Amino acid sequence: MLRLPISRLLRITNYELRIKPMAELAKKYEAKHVEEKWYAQWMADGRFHGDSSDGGDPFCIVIPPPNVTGILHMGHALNNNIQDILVRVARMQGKNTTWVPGTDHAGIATQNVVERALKKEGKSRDDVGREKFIERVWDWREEYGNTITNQLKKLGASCDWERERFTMDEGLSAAVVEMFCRLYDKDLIYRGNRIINWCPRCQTALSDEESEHVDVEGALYHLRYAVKGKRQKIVVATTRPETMLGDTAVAVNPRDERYKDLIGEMIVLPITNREIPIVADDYVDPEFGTGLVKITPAHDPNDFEMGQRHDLPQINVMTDDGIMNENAGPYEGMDRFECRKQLMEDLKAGGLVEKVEKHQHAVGHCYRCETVIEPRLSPQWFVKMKPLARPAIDAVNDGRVKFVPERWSKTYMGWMENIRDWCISRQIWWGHRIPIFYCDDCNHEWAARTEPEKCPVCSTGNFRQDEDVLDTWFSSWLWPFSVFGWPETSEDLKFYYPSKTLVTGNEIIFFWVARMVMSGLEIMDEIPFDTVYIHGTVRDDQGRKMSKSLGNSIDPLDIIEKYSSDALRFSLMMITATGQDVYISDEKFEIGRNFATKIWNAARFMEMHSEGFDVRDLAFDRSALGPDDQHLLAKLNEAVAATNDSLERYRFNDATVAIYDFFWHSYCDWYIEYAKPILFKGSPEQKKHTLQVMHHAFSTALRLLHPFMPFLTEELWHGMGYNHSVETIMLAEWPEKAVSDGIDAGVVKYVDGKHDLIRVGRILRTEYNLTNKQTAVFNVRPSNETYAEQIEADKTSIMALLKAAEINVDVGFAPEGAMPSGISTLGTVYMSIEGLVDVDAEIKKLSAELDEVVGHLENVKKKLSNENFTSRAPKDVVAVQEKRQEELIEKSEKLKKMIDTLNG
RNA sequence: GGGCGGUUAGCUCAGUUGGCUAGAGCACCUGGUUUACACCCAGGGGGUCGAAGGUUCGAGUCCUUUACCGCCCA
Repeated sequence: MLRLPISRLLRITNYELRIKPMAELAKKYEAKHVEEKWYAQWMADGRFHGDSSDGGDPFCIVIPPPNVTGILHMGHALNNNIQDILVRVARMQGKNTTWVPGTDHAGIATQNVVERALKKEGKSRDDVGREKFIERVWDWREEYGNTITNQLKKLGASCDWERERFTMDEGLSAAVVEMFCRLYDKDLIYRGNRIINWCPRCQTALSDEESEHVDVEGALYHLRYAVKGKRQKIVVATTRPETMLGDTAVAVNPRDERYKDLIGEMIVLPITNREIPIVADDYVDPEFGTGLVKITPAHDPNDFEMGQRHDLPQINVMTDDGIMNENAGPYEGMDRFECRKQLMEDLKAGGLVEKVEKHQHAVGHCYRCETVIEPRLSPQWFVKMKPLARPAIDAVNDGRVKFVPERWSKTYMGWMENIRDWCISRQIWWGHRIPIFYCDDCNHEWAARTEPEKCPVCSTGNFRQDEDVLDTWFSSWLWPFSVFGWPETSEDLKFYYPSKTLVTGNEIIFFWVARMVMSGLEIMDEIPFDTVYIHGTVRDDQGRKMSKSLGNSIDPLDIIEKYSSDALRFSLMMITATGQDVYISDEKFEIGRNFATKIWNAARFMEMHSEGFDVRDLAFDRSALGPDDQHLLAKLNEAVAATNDSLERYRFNDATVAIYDFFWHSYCDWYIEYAKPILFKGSPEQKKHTLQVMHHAFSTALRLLHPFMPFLTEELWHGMGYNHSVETIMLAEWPEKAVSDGIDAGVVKYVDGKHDLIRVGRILRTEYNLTNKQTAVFNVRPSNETYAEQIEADKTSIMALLKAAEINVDVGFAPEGAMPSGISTLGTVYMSIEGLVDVDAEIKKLSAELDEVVGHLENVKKKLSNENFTSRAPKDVVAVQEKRQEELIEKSEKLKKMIDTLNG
């Protein structure tokens, strides 16, 4: 029974394996108390920890480390909920499981937070200095850095907290340095003076991925430049006129007939009066603007490349904080947008503006502070990506790494195949400092894994370390192996790497997922995970992304407070279709809360009837299963199969629906109602048998539900006394196999029909406004003898569910006079009532039903008389239609007869 | 400009390889205080599946075109 590693077994036996009597369940489920209690208990018992020394089948997930500055939002809730489900299922399946948690130092974001705090004290980071500033950041982390991990605990995340890591901790920092040095030694890291995305507010370079393009309603400025030595003026179009101060050429397409003669001429720039050439370059699109473009090699990536081709000078016109510099002449000291305004006014005054058009274009914004990015020339460190990308492309192409949903592999491929070098240096202080050293005596530059004592070339101590730090993602991309101690080798690393599934949102496929595949293959020579599950984005109920500025975010902690963590988890899973964005509003979490209450009450019901019942003995006689027992167990089997199948395909919503339907409808609506007469008035033997079936089904379904609602299920596992065999439901056996012994498909089908018959009877009651207290007499005319026997044997049960005083079963039943009636799959149901039958209403109802049946029948007949259909459609499809035709004919004839009888 | 996703009941969404009489939750309407549950029970109304073509015996489900919404990349 216990298929567990020994060390965990020992932890279990630390408990007294005493048999607890069924605890008395409170009238109302107190989620808050229960959830706190169980999380603390699980932690105290070390339930979340996995260790390689226990051996077995490894199952590892690494968390996408949230920013230390972060607070839990719905996206995190969704993301971690999914991971927790996967991990909890694996754990119940007996796998050796670890879910490694941790946080990300989030360089720019965290630095911004601390800078803001300093600002309140009236200080800047320069005032305190680098060393003190970094101390401040660590202090900040000490104080607030656990916020988000504590919040994850409220969610019920079964993270292996003993393994918690931080991307700036010692081990991971060593991994970062090692990685840098290896790539540097392989010439895959280089320093280059190139156009990068510069954030003037954060005052640092950013990678291409960190520059978010936003469509902006801007303008296309048409400027007149004078051709030297001629009266002619040419017109160039630009979206950033202020960069003209740094223009070093004007370009035309060589095939553009209009400007053929101009190539080689010189232009005199307005304001600065610099002279620059007109060059020909294929890059220029003759259709754009006037077909003449200004070239500013220091402020635009395309211009930069053209500049290289034509050997043009590069003039940077701005300072680090986006202020015009000495190259901007009269505009020196002006903010870049201020300059744009003033410059345009000046040009207008000089008659140098042809026109200004409205123009929509994409403008890069800093992903941390939303400031407009300034593309600019700057010396930075880069990783050469093409060599790393090749194996990562293969890994997805040959299926070693699979995306779910599959379409995301296209996104991944598109990026990989057009990959550009990664700018990894950042001009901030909080992060891993670049391990490059420069000798001031001999100018030697080298990478070092540990703090050097002297220059390896000239042996002097006169050297300094590069001032920059690395992009935060340079530590994140090592996460799947660095968390296990790499570059040290460890048993855990060998055992748990590669991890199983990476669960994340689509927005970090480039930032993180793609880069992890590259680093994993480069360093470990193996993929870091075999499946990437991409979930949707959480939005508000109007489809807007949740954000603080919109004020539309729903705080998961509020939801937990209001509805419980289980409710949050279950609801979220039930409304989230695989890979689809999810729209939420407060009310949606009622689903989970109501479901939890429903289960709680079902448990209370069982408890009330279980006095003297021993839950250790659930070995009921499978040869003695009644129709309803068989039906319930068949439904349970279906739920088990559906849950397993859905989980395998990451269709969490399907899994929750299967479990929900089983509990609510099969178990509560039908079986409990069926069981009531037995439990209230049955013999001790009948009672025992029924309770055995109930507890068997309930405890199985509870286990299926556990990954989705961990707290409630644990509470009931104990409350119902199921912990006699396995102390915690977390380690109870995961239901995988359906047991069909003693279940007859024909009997199950009969019970489906019985439910239909009861439904028909209830409709009759409703139509004649019978109150619950009024009993009625029903006459059933079964469609065949088998049904007649089955119904006859099952009469008391049907009577109870129909609140019938009497049920007469008779294949030859014919009503004397008018009687309300309806047709079920088992046969026709008649209700005898005292007083007048509303004959007209009855005829109307039956006629409407007849119309419908005849309509369907015509459709079916049409199909079957179509030779193309009967000859081309698969046999079984035709057979279904033929059977349907029979049934519809039978039904329509019955209806006609019933109407005739009423017409008298 | 390229790519992807969405468009199905009043609302929010399911609908896997084309074969249903198109489903669920919420909302709505009608009944209901039997000892599990009103966070409940029983019943009911309500969509022809964005639009137009096409393939097919058969399309919400495949193809083409198109409209609108959203996202990603240029």
